[in-house]
Amino acid sequence: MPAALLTRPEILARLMDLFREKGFDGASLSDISETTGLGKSSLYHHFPNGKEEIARQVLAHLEEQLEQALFEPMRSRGTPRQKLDRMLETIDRFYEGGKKACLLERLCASVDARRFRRPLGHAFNAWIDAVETLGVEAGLPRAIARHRAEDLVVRIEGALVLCAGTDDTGVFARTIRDLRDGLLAPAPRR
Amino acid sequence: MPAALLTRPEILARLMDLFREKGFDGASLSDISETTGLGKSSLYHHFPNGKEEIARQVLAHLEEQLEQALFEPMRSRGTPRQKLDRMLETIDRFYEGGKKACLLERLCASVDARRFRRPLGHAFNAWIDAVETLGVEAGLPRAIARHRAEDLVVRIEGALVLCAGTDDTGVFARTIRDLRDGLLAPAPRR
DNA sequence: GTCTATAATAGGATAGAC
DNA sequence: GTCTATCCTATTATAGAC
Repeated sequence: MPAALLTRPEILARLMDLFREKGFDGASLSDISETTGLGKSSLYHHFPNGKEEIARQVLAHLEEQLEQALFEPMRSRGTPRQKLDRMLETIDRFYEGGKKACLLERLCASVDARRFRRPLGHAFNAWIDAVETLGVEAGLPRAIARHRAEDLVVRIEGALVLCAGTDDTGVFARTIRDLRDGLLAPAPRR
Repeated sequence: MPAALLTRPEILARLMDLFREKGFDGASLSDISETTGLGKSSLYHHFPNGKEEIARQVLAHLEEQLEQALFEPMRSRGTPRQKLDRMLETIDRFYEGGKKACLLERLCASVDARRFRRPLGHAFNAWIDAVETLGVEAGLPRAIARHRAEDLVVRIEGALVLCAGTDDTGVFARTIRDLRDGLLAPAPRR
């Protein structure tokens, strides 16, 4: 039974969930067909280059979401402290406290990761840039803000790996807490 | 041409390389056959349950290696500082400065990760335990040592993900440096 | 313990009707 | 735009000879 027709954003959202759950290599066209309610031929109508193009579009969709849900709020009103808290809450919700994987990481871990390297690098950098801006706004020297921003992304990704490997979401919660406490701390005197 | 016969440790080492490069889902039996020089039937002779058992044995082999190369030196002579430096050098070499992936992470990212969860959790915990012990030895309260040990593993794994995604090994180098400077720092007064 | 051969299935992708 | 039917290849796995 063909599911009620889905809008494009709904389709992309389901595909993102699928890739986050099964990874790129692990998600088959049959899975994709089932998740979206589209037959394989329909899939090739929407995504002429097959699975790789599907992943690319899902990745592009994620970047839009990041922009809306993560980066845009960083440019709105509020103290850096408030913005950081909001960002971490958004991240916590997005990963469901460490229970759901990161699409970027799942694509990094695919056999054809090299094919996605450009968009992956772009997405990671956009994220780091946004956090760096926040740090600068809070008065940190740019170099330190950059370094801490990179470290934030490193730790989120690492915590997700450990959550998956140990089945303990405590790691993620502790990591978020540490980041909340550490990111905007005054720069050490030199 | 059947390659010169390989010893069991050599076979496992090659398989580990293969899984680190292609992941569990991405490494096919053909890849495995080629890497080891063993025909498919021979593979099933050595690993009666196929691919899953291969991965399990590679994982067990890694745990042995960790014990020898990482944990055992932690119990030998030397100041905590020296031991930490040695551990980080070993890690840096093992991951080739961020260019090679982590087997644990690749298995976490496989479709059947749940099947490996027990050994994966065990391996991660052994690693964290070893670092925790080092911190305690350096005079840190156990809770803080544990927390920092967990954080070390989180950051190594996260840095490897970012290295793969951004093609920038600088992240890994910076992370190692931060860990070297931070792990044994005196506990903050409360 | 290794090989050749082959089974059985699932994979990605396409043709062409509607 | 979606469907059914199909293609070709790669996949995991096994049988049986040596």
